[in-house]
Amino acid sequence: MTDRGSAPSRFYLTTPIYYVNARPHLGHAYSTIACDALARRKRAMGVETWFLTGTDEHGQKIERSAKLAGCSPQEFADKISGEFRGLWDRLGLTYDDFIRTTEPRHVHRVQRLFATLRDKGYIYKGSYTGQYCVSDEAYVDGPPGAICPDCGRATETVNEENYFFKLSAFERKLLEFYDENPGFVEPESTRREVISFVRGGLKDLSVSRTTFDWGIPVPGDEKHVVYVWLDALANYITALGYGSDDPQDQEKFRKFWPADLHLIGKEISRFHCVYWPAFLMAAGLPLPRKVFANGWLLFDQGKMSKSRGNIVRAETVAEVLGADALRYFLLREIPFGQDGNFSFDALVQRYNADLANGYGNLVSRVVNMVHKYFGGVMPEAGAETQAETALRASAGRAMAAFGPVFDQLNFSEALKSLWALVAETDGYLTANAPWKKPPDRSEADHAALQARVLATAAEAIRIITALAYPIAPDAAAKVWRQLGQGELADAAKNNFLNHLAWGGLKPGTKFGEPAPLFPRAEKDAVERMQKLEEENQRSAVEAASNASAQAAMASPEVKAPTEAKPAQKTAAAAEPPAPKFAEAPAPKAAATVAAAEPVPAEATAAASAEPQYIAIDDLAKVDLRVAQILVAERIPKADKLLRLEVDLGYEKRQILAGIAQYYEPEKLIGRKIVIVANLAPRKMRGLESNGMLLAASLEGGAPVLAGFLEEVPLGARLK
RNA sequence: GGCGGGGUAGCUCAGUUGGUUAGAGCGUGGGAUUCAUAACCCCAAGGUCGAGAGUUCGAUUCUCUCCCCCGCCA
Repeated sequence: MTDRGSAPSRFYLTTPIYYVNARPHLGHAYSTIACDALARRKRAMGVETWFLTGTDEHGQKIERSAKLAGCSPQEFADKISGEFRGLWDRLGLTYDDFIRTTEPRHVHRVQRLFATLRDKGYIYKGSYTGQYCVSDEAYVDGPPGAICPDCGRATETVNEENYFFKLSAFERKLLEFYDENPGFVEPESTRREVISFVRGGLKDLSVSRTTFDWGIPVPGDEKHVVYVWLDALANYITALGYGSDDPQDQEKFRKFWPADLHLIGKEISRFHCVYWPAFLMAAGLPLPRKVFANGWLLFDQGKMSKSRGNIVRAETVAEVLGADALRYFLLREIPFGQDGNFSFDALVQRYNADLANGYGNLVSRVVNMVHKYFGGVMPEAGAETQAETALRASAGRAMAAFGPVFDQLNFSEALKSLWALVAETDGYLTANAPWKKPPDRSEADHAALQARVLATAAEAIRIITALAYPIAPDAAAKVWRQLGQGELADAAKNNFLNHLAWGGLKPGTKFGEPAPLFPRAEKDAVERMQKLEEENQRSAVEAASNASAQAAMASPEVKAPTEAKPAQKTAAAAEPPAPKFAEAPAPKAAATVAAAEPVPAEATAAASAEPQYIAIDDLAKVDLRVAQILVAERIPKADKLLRLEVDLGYEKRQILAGIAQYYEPEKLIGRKIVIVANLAPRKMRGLESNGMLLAASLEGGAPVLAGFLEEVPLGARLK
């Protein structure tokens, strides 16, 4: 295995490439910001760093979304990819390269990778018949008509001639690799899951598709396109130059591969920790040093995702509180690797406590006093007392501890301990009170104290600022100027973090003007952010009614928030199964039967923009479920309402129904009915109704409850 | 259903190789103060450490059972 050796002089890190089916939101920003912080620190330490991000743009889902939006897949991808890139630029993220899987450089190099794997005998041709979920681009086990277990949508029957990757050949090698490289997958919980998955047995993996065109053609057999995950994962090497004939590209690839860190979301760990290493092993390439699976950003109890409709945009936070505030919050509040809650309240609270009242105020009071008492010139500290020795020692400990903890991606812990130094410096100032001269202290003594205390505090601030730079680069740059240190960007280029030591702030340095870093957020900050999000949603809805390209991208996908098991996988996280045969089969005639079900009418229906139609997405917003009545009883003083308790299989709930005049409660118990499971809760007669049952409404007659002739499981969704 | 992770103050979390009064930050209440962004500093209140049983002189920490949440797989 080729290896760059252990020299830490280079660092290659990547974010996932984001699927252009959704607009960028805070969840995407989270992982990209984490990488940016890491990249900034590495660079400021003189490590030659390559930070890659990009967009994943192929697949049937994009093809269909584009059709729905009335544009070509390329136009569709261009637009969304541009939004990602634009957001990263607005947030000031310092990626070195932004790869798009539709770029020629990527396409050619993926083809070369595919050909290599085929030439080495790891890809063979077979066929697959079975169910396919278009939404997830995944094969699904089950009979024709089976429901996709991930998204609950109907699957289509396909019979495809496919290329298969011999994943089964790597089971043992992968397990050995995990064993020998315990740091390969982190955190530990993800590592365990990955190992247990591989131990469960690996089946060969379908790595081509013939049912749609929007992908990279398989070299030499162009009616196939390369499976989106093989396509997508390869970005980590194609972006560097793998498969290029250009010597410069080849040099870059040699220089930076293998990656030091793939930062991913935990829902795609299988692809990065199983398939990707297997592909690389098959291709004879070295494996990345670490895959770190980050947790989810939860908002309103659920993973932030387009399909759940609980998105917060990074722009909103950046606009109201600034990009640094967003960066600091995400990296400080949430232990990296775990799921974390995002809320505007928590954001504003932490912003005020840590950034405004803490760091910002500390800088302000010290810089102001240096101006007030020393004309803005850094004083000479003079001889240390115990207090200075203690603070200097704390700063030394902070400098020593911060790096290792940060490099383990334990950002929250690193920041927590750094902010302890902020608090200590604040306490030091207060204890020594350079603004107050006791009557029994001589003028000379007081002047000496002022000089000593302010010089010491200013130096502590310089250390804190340098360490905080990767997380709050804008604020750090401002403080750098206020401390008379010039441009922080220049310092970063000169590896200033490598030379960080107490005493760098020299006496006589002319300070800059004090200026607020993090103005305190007033109570209306939360409302402002909420309002921005509401406005954004409203404009998305308006756009949707125009059936424009905008609409297709912004409209919520499906899934109701009350769904029993919210789909947690991203669209791109789905997986094709192994072929349904033991050995490589005799190639059947490539009887590529199209979907047994007709192609859903969504594309045509929505594109035609007939006002009397609704799009299938609109229908899908209604979560219809089979439920069984457990309890039915009259409500005192309500002659029309019955109180029902129904079992949805995954939960029980109370529903009020206006059928008391037509049904005897006791006769309803045990009946299976259909309810709207995601109707907003509503109180009637002091009781909350969580849903609505469906019944045929007859003019002037009794309603008739909807039911089934066949047996149906509780909770089954009607579509 | 199998496997894994988790349930500790109002919130976010740390911790206990079993041992006197279980910690931090934020939030809350009080005090002090005015250099500073009504910030800083000090003090206080607040937890039957998910439930039950067992082992032990002693369990929040070990064992078992159960409940709840989450994930992976089927």
